[in-house]
Amino acid sequence: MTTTANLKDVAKIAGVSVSTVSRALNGKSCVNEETKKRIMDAVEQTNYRPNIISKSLKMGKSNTICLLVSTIQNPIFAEITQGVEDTARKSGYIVVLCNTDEDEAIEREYIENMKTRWVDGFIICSAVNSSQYIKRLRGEGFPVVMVNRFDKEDEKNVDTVGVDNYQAAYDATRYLIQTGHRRIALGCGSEELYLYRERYRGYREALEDAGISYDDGLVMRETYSQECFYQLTKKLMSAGDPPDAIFALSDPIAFRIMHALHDMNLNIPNDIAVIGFDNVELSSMVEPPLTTVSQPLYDLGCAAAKSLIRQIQHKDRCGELPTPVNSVLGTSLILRRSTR
Amino acid sequence: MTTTANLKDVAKIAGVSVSTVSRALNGKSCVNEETKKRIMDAVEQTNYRPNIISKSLKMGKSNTICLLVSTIQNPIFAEITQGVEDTARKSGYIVVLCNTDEDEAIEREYIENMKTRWVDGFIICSAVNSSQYIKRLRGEGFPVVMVNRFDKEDEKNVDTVGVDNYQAAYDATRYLIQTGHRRIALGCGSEELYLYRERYRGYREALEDAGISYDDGLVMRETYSQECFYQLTKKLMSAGDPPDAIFALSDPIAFRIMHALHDMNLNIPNDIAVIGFDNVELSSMVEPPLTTVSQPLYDLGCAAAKSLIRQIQHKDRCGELPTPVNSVLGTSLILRRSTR
DNA sequence: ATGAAAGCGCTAACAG
DNA sequence: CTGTTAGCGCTTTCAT
Repeated sequence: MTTTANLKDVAKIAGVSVSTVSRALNGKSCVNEETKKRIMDAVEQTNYRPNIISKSLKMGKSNTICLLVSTIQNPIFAEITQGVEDTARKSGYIVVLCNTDEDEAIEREYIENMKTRWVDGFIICSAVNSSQYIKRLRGEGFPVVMVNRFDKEDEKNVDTVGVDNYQAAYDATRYLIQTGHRRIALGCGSEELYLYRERYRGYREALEDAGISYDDGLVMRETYSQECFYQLTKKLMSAGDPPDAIFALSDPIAFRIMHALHDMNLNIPNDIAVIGFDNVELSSMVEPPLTTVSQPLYDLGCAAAKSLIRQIQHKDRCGELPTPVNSVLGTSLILRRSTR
Repeated sequence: MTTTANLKDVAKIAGVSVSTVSRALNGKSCVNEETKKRIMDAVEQTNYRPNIISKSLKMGKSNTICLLVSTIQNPIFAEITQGVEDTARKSGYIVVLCNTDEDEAIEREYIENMKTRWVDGFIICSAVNSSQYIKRLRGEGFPVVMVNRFDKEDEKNVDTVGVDNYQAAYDATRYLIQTGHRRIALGCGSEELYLYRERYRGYREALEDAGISYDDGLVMRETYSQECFYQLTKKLMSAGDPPDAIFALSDPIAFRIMHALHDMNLNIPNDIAVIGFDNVELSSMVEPPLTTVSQPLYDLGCAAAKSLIRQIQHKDRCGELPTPVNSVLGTSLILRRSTR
């Protein structure tokens, strides 16, 4: 490797001291225009690039943020990630991607590892049962923001960015009721997650407010992987008194349900309506295009990054973290052909 | 921030010197079992964690690799990324994710930035016209591996991991011909990319070998974004003498084409067959499930990471990069209901 | 087996 | 405006 030039090399060539070069390059304090030019020439000549590692060591700051997702293959996290990364890049931060695969052990291992690398903060949308752990992380002085996946109590402890899952699910369910559906099934995500419990609650309350009695037999719960929604749907649809609509609590769940429905030769929306949640890119392209609750995923990512950077800057200035802020972004129901 | 303990703190408590602590922790040279125990106690007591930044500075090695993709929202890159990350994590590396958005300027900015952070190597699957640039990157001593997106000439210069795009496309086209199709349209990706040129060539040669004359009017080329395949398909299908099959050179392209076909009330595969390329997760779930060329995307990612780590280790040992290796992984045609 | 000391490349007082 | 100096936390000769 052609060993890269350092400040000392530049200083020697420019005939000044390293500190002058450092000052000239960082532009904090003033440097004579004349010498500055000589320095710039030397920089050019040596093809000097600052060594960020040593800078990080000196400054106690790495301009790096850590993003934890359960899996980047889930388009929901991919879109959030894009928002995080765009925003981070524009502010001079790079992002380390950590897939935890829903595994608490991997999540913790990653966090511990990243702590030793002096990352400036964490954006977490992988947490399953980590409230206490993450609270402690902030207690150690690390800026943290949780996106989408967080419990009610996390809102007191750290920055959060999300949507009103209860209201969005309530509205989606009410829409189905208003368009004449009475037996509305639910494709329910893991109830370990607060966000799914909230959506579930929205569904139940919309039913109740419309005077429709809740039927637990209409609720499909994934047991192992999402793959089983295919089976669950087939079973539900072939039992007596099948539903006339299904509310899937995420688009990926909706895709699996639609797959089963197609395989049973059922027509969507004539035999059964389907509504999703997320509005990932593909939901407009499947057949029929999916009616779904639109979450501003990219914007959630941007908001999370901004939130984190705000905390980092506050900490740089004041030495301590600002009080937590909880952001709630808006959702909307996108009507397409999977409902009538 | 509760200021973290360092080697010196541990040394003081254990009543030894920093170098002894360092040795005890790294286990390279021998340390008395007795003192080692005292040190471990002190580590426990102070909750010591090594500072990787300073270690990186000292060692000239950051245990970090840089992954460049055009956009993580493309499921193809998401799956490759998962493979890269899993493999990297298991070997103690972390990965910095860089979305270049097909923008050469961003790509270069990222690479220059990452060079200053002493990343140990680059995995690149974003490159459009960067052969010379990337060759130089390796020339500067950086381990590089290109995945999927690379030119023929790159194979001489850097490690590559990919599939035999020509043969896979040839086989897919031949399959369509063998099942009775004669007017086979093409949904062609950007011809700036070698991989698409290769697939295109496979299509043409399969046609030629079957005695079917090539018709340029059957080739849909995206002009700006992939979105326009929707329009292109509608136009092609409503013109005189429409095709009886379409070979989409990527699954995302296939999804857009199928969307248009559905909107025209055409039945797949009865009115027209569709075949894709990639076998992303969703291709089995769309309606009808998509016949497609399966690329081992996750494995490509794993192979790329292994290839890079091999280079890094070789360089650590011998001081220079090993000669480039070009890996070709196998593909297979997955038959589903979008073809007869 | 252990300690002292040099130094990775950079920034930031402190003097001048 | 500029140079000297002291580290950031760690590894690694070189002595002992």
